[in-house]
Amino acid sequence: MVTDRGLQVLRAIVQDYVDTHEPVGSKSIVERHSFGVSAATIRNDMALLEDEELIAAPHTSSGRVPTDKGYRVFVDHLAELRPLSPAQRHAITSFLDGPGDLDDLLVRTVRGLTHLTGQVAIVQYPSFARASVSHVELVALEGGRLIVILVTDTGRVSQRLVASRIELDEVAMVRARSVVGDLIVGRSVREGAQRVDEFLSTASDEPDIPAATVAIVRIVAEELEEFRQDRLVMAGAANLARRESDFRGSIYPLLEAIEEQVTLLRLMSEMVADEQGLATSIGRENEPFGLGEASVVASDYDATGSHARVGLLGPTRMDYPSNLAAVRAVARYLTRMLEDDENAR
Amino acid sequence: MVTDRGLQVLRAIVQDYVDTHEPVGSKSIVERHSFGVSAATIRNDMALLEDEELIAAPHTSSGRVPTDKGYRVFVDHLAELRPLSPAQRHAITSFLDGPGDLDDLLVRTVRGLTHLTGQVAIVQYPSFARASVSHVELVALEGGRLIVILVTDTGRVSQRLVASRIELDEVAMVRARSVVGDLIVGRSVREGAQRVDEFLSTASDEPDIPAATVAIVRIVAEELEEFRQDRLVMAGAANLARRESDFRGSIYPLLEAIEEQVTLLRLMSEMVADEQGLATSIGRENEPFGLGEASVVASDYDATGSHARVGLLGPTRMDYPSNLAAVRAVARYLTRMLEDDENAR
DNA sequence: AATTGGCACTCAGATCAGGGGAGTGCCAGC
DNA sequence: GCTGGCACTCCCCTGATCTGAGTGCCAATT
Repeated sequence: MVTDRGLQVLRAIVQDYVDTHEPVGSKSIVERHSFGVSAATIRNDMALLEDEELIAAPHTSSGRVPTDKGYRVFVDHLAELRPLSPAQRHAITSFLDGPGDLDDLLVRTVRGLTHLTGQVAIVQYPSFARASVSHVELVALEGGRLIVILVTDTGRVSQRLVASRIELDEVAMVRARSVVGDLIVGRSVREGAQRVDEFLSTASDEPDIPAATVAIVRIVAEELEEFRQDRLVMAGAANLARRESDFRGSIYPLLEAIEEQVTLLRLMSEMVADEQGLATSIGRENEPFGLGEASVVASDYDATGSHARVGLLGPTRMDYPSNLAAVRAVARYLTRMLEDDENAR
Repeated sequence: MVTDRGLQVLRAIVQDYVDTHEPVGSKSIVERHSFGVSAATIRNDMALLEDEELIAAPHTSSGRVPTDKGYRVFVDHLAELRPLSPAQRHAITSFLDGPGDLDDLLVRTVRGLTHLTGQVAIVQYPSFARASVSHVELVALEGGRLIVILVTDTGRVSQRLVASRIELDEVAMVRARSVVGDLIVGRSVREGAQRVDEFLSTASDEPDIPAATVAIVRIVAEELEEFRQDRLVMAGAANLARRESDFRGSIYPLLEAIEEQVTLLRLMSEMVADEQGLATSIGRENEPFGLGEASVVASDYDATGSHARVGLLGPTRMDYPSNLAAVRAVARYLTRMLEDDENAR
């Protein structure tokens, strides 16, 4: 049975270990914290913590290191978010403020966050599946080239240039505009995609639908599909190389996950947030994603109805209180900015 | 004076060292290559190569390792491109073929190249400064939002969504369209940008130009600026972690350069190509860019008038013949695809 | 019952010495 | 100009020893 003081000892071990990067012994705990008891007493507590598998000893006679389970208890029960310094708050606002569209804003967000924390910063694009298509534009260029532009009410734009080999006269364009508009404008992305698919599957039976229209609808289908896919923006991957010694194995799987995106996307989506919108995934909990030596902390933010996450990826041995505080602050500010944006329309 | 056989010895040393990752001694050269002379003779040649600083010994009595200068001589005078296997050629075509616009094509290019070589692959966007603006589209959305779309004759599209706070009625749009069209359509990006800047600097004196028009032209100026900036697409950064032991120091500066882009952009631009369009930059030659432990090989490719480069970044101790052959093959195929594209219009 | 000081014990890591071996440089002879 | 021979260098592996930080346990104390 771990006592209350036992938990405080765990807290001390996590803090000191993150700080010094060395296994922490009973004596150094007594020195660095004022428990008012002797090293032998701490040792007894540590023995209990070890029974509970909250800490472990790298070798028989060395200091102790938190286990993944230990970090979990620390984060869930012992950690208080470390409030940001005024300078840090200021840094966030100056990073995030500025002109530009959603893409620019998210890029600035991850840059700022990685600068603030020294970890890899990740932000999910707000989900567009529930956004609705507010505008479709077809622009014919010379030589049969064509641009298809979709805009959602959440402010995302997708554009695609294709070199169709079909001749597109004005009549064909008008026809196509009306068909595409009927199919998706005012509909949600999800619903629109469904209707487009239906159209495509029946179109071949209807002889009076021109081939050009079908070709254009096919492009629209591709673009909608892209909208439905969630995406990430990241920054600070190079930090992993600086912190390489924090990882037992190679940082290769981490860099690969960053490049692939899809793994991190799933990981970020599947994390469970607490009532404050904060979520953590620690060490071996990430094993299914091949990231058993890493931790992720994330915070929900709101973007006009849909919600998404902004987070940090780093070594299991990271400073959770600071990093959680950072993602929460950034998420809140981001939410505020997106709301202002909404109101400004 | 290095003899002809001396150079062959250098070739053998480079090949074996890249192969085994261990300093190569006179005896192993005799074993692995058929020079028809004894180890002692090879040793004499090696002494000369060392005098010329083409090879060096990590310790007094160990095998030799090529210096950066040695690699340079190897690449310039001794290396023959290693022809790709049919399977590799096939891989290139199947990677590059496929639907999609320029962005998609370049992404597939770097993915394919990194897969083929195990190095970091980089491709420059074709320069758009000399491309001309073929089309401008202004689309007003509800709530004062506005999309500004530019298209060049080389097929690049840029789009920007802004939430202007200025009310945009149909009259204002017509007016703005005509002004912007007169300024840039049919002009090169460079020239267009100049004319836009002139317009903006004189516009404040002309009271009969509406504020909305000026605001829109200002957005156009930003987009043109973005066009003028060269950009890179990269893939395979994770490979650096796998080859980490090939770098004496940390891979941090490399990952940072990859993230920053601007350093690599300059490096890629400043490399000097030979008559075949191949360029290499080896080890310390990259010191000004903070990449003194890395090498870059690149090949020019043509994209509708402008030209750009596709290359590989890796450790100085890389397989130059294979990598040069790979970038050349990919560059040629890429050129062909872009030409076909052009003809298909 | 909790805490404490004492003490034996463990084990990683540093330091040192002693080969073994790969490789060199040099030289005399072919 | 090439070769075999030989002394020499120095990395690296192995084993031995030592040190010190830290533990586990126990009997004594509060």
